[in-house]
Amino acid sequence: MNLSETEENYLKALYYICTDGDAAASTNAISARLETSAASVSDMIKRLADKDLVIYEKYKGAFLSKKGKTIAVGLVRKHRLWEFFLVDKLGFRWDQVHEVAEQLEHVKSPELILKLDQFLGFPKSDPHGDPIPDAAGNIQRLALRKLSSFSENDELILMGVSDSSVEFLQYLNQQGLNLGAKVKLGSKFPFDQSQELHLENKLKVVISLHVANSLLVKKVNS
Amino acid sequence: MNLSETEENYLKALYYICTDGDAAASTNAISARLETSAASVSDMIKRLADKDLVIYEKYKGAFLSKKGKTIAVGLVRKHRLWEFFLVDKLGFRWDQVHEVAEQLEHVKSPELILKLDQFLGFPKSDPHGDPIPDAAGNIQRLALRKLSSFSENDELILMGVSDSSVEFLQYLNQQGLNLGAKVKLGSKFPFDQSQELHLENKLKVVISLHVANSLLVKKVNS
DNA sequence: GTTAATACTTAAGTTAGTTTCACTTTGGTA
DNA sequence: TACCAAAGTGAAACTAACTTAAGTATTAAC
Repeated sequence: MNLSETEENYLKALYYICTDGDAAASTNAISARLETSAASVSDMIKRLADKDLVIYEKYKGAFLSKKGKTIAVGLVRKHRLWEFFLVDKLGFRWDQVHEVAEQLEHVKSPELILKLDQFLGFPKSDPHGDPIPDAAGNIQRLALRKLSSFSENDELILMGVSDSSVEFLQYLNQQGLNLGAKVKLGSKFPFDQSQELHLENKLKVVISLHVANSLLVKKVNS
Repeated sequence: MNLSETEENYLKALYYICTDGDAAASTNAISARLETSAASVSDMIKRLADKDLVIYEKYKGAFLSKKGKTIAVGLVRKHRLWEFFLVDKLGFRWDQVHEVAEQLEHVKSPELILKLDQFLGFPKSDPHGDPIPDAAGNIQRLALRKLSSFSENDELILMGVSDSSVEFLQYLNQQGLNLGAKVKLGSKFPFDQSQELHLENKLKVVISLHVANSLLVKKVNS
């Protein structure tokens, strides 16, 4: 099954839309994600359905077949391994890697990915805390919770983000909130739901509810 | 100047044809190298000439403009850096890397190449002994000679190959002739111009004239 | 110098992926 | 239960890169 880059991007879009939504992906949802027209999507989805990568019913939306899902997970694996490489080996910041990984993930060589994985030491999660599927396609579900679900004095470790936009990641960098950082929750201010965080270096930062909802954490020693 | 992968491949083909031939590249030479029809080449070369990347005169062949050459050298640089990475970091053999590097070289991110170069320690030549252009596009010409131009008892170091085909590289692997290997020339057999080589591990191999012409070497301590 | 073979270009048509625009289906609201 | 807005589809047309087929230049041969 030799797919074009475009076809691969459609599969990946389907994967992301269906795994957070769970229902079939609507034509518009796909066109929005890929920044293309709805008509292009109709067209392409039909072709992917012909190849048995997608299950599609007119006017009802589409989702990945088993075959399509396997390919999509492979792409996610490649993307996240390259992101890890870029940050861990080449010294990119976590907010700089998405676009480059987007290109690297389309390089076709199973051998390359196996060797890269080994070279990187079989990492379990990418620089944004998202899990890296293993060679068999298994994804280790990390039981992470939003920071906003914890209480004052809880000690937490930053494990991931649910918003990977460049803007948000740069904001976190500037506040010293990096992956793996240990933080202790301070007081919450009820009037706007903002919250104090105490960092390891004794500094204190105040984050908005939006930020607290986008940070995925685990309790220290759990 | 955002070029398609295809356009980049044409520039690279032009670069290779013109630097070993030196004259303008003929339409057929290009079509042979890219395994495409002469008509496609005429078409594309015209378009590249419109973009001022190629100097083209109908029926007279084409060569790279200054701008085109800069881009082509950049591609060669990327290709060779990736080949070095694949062999040195990921553990590929030198006969396995060409095709993968062919894909990786089209990834667009100047930042990526700068950081990769640094990560690799600014290597000067790729796994086949070809020089890697630096970030400014300068190519360090290695003054290498064919093994066939040396005489009995000369002690040589294998520095590169002028034939990078998978078949040839695999043959060299099997004979224990790796880049950097030290060899001492033995007797030459006049009837078919084959020649004995003494390896460091005391083994002896006999190579054909064709092989002796394809091995690039330097004298020990020169 | 004419001719034949080779090299090259042009023209027309193909394919993948796109767009725009007009039409159809769906589903919520009254 | 009928209607309308939103969502989705189909058709036609565009672009990049390709092909084949046919025609034009160049070169080599005599």
